[in-house]
Amino acid sequence: MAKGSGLSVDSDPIGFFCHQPMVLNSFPEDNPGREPKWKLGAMDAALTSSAPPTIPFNLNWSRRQDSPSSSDNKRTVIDEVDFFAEKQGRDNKASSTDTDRKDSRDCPVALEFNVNTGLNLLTTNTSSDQSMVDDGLSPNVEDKRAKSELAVLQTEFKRMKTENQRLKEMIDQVSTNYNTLRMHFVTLMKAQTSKNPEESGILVDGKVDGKNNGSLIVPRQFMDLRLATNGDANNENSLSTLMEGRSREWNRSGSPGKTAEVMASEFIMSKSGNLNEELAFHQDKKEDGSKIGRGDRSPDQASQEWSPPNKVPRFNPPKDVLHDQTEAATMRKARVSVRARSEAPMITDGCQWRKYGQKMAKGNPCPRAYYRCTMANGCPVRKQVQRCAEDQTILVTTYEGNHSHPLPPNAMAMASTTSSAAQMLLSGPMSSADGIMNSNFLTRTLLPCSSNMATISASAPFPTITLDLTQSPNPLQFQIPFPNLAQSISNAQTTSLPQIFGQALHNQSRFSGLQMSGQDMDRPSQLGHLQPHALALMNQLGQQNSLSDTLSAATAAIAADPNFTSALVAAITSIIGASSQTNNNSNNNANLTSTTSSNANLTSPSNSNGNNNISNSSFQGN
DNA sequence: CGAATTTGACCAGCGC
DNA sequence: GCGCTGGTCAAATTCG
Repeated sequence: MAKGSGLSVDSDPIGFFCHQPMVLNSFPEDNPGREPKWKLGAMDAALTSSAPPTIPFNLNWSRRQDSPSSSDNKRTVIDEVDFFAEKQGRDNKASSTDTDRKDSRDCPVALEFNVNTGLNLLTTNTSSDQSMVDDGLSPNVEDKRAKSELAVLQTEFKRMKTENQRLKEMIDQVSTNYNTLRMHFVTLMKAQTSKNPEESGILVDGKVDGKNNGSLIVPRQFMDLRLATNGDANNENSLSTLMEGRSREWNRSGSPGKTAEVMASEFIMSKSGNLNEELAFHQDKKEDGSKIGRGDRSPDQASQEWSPPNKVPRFNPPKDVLHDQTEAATMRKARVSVRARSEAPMITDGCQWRKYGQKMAKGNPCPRAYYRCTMANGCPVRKQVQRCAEDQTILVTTYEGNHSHPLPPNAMAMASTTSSAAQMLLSGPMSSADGIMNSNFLTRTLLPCSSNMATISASAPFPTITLDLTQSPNPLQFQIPFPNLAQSISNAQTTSLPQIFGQALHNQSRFSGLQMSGQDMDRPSQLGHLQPHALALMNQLGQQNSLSDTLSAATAAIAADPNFTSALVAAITSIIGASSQTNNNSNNNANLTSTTSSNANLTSPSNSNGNNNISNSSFQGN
């Protein structure tokens, strides 16, 4: 077995957490500098070695079990941690010592030892192996001991097999329960929405549980503009239904690209028929549509390119369409801000951008650059890039809009991340069978433990969610909360990797913080972790949207950092090395190293038309 | 020479 | 009404 091989994440979610220790020194050829230890008691001998604890891992266990005397057995496992040292100590007096058992217990991955990973733990002391060892014992004695050992190991194998089966059943059971609970939740959410839509808004006047410490206010209009502007329940339902269906479709197809904005756009087009796409995208800045265009461009031009809001051709759409436009406008205005450390002038997100402006922004000595997507004619997506005033190593990239064209794979990560975040931000009371995040639910569930990892700004003119990839010691390491994972495994008895990973990422990204921008945005996290019950609930309810969000964020992070693999390995190593510790351990800041061909000059202020009063940046969401 | 960037100017929204 | 600010345009400039 080559180094690095092992259970795949897909095939064994639980075993995934044993990956790191499994891959090292499993076989003699992987460890040429060490003395072969495949004589009797090899496992115990290995345990006493100074080498870091390793877990033998062999996908060919069945073959070896079937033909224990085959030549394959030359690949005898050595340097093993004896998972069942205690038990084996009882069964085989000749093996474990107290020290061995202690080592085994102290192994950081001891928790996972309870999981039957299907590992081949056999040392398979076969005659062929024994023949290689001259330990001075007579062949008869040696043979007897080998047989005895073999019998013990076979018994152990049977026991493991049984346990494995039991765990499989557990997984099935939990999966079934999970699906049932999820469906129940969705049903309840639907019922609540249809019964009293007003109550399903995110917040009432932005206060939650009487707490208004300045970090919990979210103007309702951003989350649920529909409810404030229209009582057309049919349309609401239609839109929700449409989105719900589309969301289901996309979830099935695995395409995270479309978001609420696109859905709204399509919905509008489907309803109004003669309205072109920019009616959805090119909403006027004013909801009441009073603003008029500057008149310096022809309608044809405006119809082919992304036109600023004040150049939208004026229509006289039906009232319900106006409502939908309002909603679409709100969605278009949703912004997703990504904070990442980067020395490059612009993070690489896979899209092609053209700079169309640069300005000095208030409160920040660094200019703000404006880009528009040039991957397709008329793509409405804009982004702003600006360095953080407080820490100029931090690059703040704010995205607005959704791409109206197919994206290359390397652009999907960031695009899906931002669109998912925007979708979540704007999801409002919408519910779906797939568990699109309900902001109300999100807020009520997670508000008590907001974070600076992801923040939702409501003070800005546009709802903005900020994904902070700088606060985390290493955002790319995800800080998989192994204590939580351990708890998940031990409490829930079993769980799936997506859930675990989702929870881990959710812990990390925590789309739960509802903060006023300009107050806590730049503060280190003082808000603590998600409450376990909230996490558990989120996890149990299988908020796929959240999961997709977090996974998207992870994907984006991966895309942004070519050193992800090493970072992940480092993360797992650190986690394994630090048993049962909290998550807020020290880590190194991870730089989102990005390569870009852009030569956008962010250091030469130009076109300053505002004062540079040093105050808190009013940049959207920052 | 075409594409991309720079940069001064313009416009709208908003607060006072 | 005025000034400030964010956002955008488009001519000028630079780049490949």
